[in-house]
Amino acid sequence: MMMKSGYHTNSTRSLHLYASRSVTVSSVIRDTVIVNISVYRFEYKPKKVKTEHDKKAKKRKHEYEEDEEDEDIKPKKKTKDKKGTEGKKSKKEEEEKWKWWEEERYTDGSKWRFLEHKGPVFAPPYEPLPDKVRFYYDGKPMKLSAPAEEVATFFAKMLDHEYTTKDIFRKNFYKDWRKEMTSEEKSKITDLNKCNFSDMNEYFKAQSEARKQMSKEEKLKIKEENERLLQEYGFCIMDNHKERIGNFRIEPPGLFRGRGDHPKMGMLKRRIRPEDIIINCSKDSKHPKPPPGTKWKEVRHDNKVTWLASWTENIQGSIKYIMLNPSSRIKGEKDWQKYETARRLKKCVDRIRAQYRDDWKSKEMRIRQRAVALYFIDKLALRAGNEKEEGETADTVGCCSLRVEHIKLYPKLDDQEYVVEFDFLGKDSIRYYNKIPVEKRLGVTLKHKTGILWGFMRTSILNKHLQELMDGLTAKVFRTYNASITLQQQLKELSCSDDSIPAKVLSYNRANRAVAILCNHQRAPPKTFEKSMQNLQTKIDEKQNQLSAARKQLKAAKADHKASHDDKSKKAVEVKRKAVQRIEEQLMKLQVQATDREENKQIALGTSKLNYLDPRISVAWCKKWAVPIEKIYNKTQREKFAWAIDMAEKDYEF
DNA sequence: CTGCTCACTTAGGACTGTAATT
DNA sequence: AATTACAGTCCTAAGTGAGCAG
Repeated sequence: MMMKSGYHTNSTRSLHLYASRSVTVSSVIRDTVIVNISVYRFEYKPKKVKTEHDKKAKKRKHEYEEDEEDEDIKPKKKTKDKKGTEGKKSKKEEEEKWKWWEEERYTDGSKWRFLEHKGPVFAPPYEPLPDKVRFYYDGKPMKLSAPAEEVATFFAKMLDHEYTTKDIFRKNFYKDWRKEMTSEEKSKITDLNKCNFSDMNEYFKAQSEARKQMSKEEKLKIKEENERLLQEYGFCIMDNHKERIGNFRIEPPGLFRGRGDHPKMGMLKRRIRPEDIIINCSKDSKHPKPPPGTKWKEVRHDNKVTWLASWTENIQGSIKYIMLNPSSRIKGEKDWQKYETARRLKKCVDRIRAQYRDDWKSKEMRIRQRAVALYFIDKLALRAGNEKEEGETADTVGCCSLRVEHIKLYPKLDDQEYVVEFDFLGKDSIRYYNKIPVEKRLGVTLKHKTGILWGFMRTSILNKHLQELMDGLTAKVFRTYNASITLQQQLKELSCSDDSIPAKVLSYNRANRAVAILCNHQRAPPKTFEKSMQNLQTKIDEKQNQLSAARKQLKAAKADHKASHDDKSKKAVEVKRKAVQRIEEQLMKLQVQATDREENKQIALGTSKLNYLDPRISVAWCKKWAVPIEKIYNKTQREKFAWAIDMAEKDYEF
């Protein structure tokens, strides 16, 4: 049960960790993916018509029902819980057990028939600072007007962050801050460098300290208040079912901090008022009430969308939404559908791969470029790379927006011919660095490029082409497909039946890790990483000492037994042997833990687990190897993947 | 086409509560 | 009892891609 050296075999990616948050991923041989004919136990049936299932729903208004013909066709009625004794089950419990995946879906593009909710929870109003907390301008205390003071506090709270020293941040903040000042303040305050927020900063630090020091009762009270808020605003009724809302709190005002080198960092994110909010609910529901003395911007009844409320944010001018939790039917169906699309890609990926390889030779430049882009998306799991407005966001790219400076072609590197080196910032300004050897044919194609990388490539062009290759195929489907298929392959390769449960879980994590590396899901090494690694090492050392001590004792006992040959000494040998074995096991467990943690230093597993890996693969693996599902998914994840946990058997194949 | 709006998924990091440790 | 470490949750930014008007 030693860790399999197989993790770094040539069938997986080898991984080198470098400083400065970049992970080098070297060559993957995934070109020979075998497409099996899989058994689809649960075929996705997008053609079925969703109908109202519950009598109660019928009693509700029938506004959208003209387009429903066959109300009574439903394969499975709601699974009745065990009758009799449990008849009095609470509503809540009943809801938790609702198996939406056994019901029909809407096919007319509508997302719901009935939607009722209480609207969002607004950020608490601004509380002016006590008079003793001073702001100083040019060394002199100055009382600010409430609006100017509020914005100043946003800055004061961030004083410890490095970005308050950044030019762009300061410039943006100062510009927006001035807008909140009275004319008097404007004329007085003319230089941000003369502003002293440190007293305010101290005050907030003291406040958060005080919060930590609160008594049990006080903390409990806050907890109860939060719970009450959750119960009141955190749920909605959608088509007869109580569903959890994902984000029912409106984002509070503050200073915008984009990721990476963002041109808008430091700008004021303004406070959202009821007048900014559009409410979406069904006509026949009890409409949410705006806070006393206020109005909603609009109340609409659009059942072609899934959101409950929306507002326009002032930094990018984009729309933000309040939507349901991932455990909800509406999110779950979509998620399930996503994996079914990826499974359809599995069936025709060979054909598509053959075609794009062929297209590398095309006389037409646009065909060649398209084919190369698609190859990168497929092989490297790059994102599509939509165009973005310059100066509005950080300069990041994906496949189609890659520029010449992001790749380098080495006709010969070390002992390999045609190596392409990628180095660019992707989503969230996470660096992607990778070198791959490419086939000669492709190397030659790339070699002829000068200046602009793609010229004609656009995600829209690529996606249009993909649509023709397979219904529902877009660039991101490749990421989903490659992630899931990689997990499945890795699990097959790494799992070993006589491994202990922890060793199996390590194998799972390694399979998960292979995917995270493929998708370039990185994280900042935890602040306490070095220290916690050291602590673990200390434990290992101690265990090792224990072990050698135990071994010595065993040896002594053996010698003793050899000399005396009596029963008593024989027993002693057995006892010592057991002890050695136990310590060996403990040591192994610690070592496994250390390996897992070290390998995970800059890799984030969560993102792929949550968004790219067909949960049925994991569920099936757990069943096959008798690993409790709790070892793989925490409570939230089990809620999100309830459909998969319920339907996947141990022989499920992606 | 092209640009723009809208809806929705995907993403990393901050925050928090709790369990483990001292 | 206090402190620390870590997992889980929350937060919201940053993507993808469809659809529409011109």
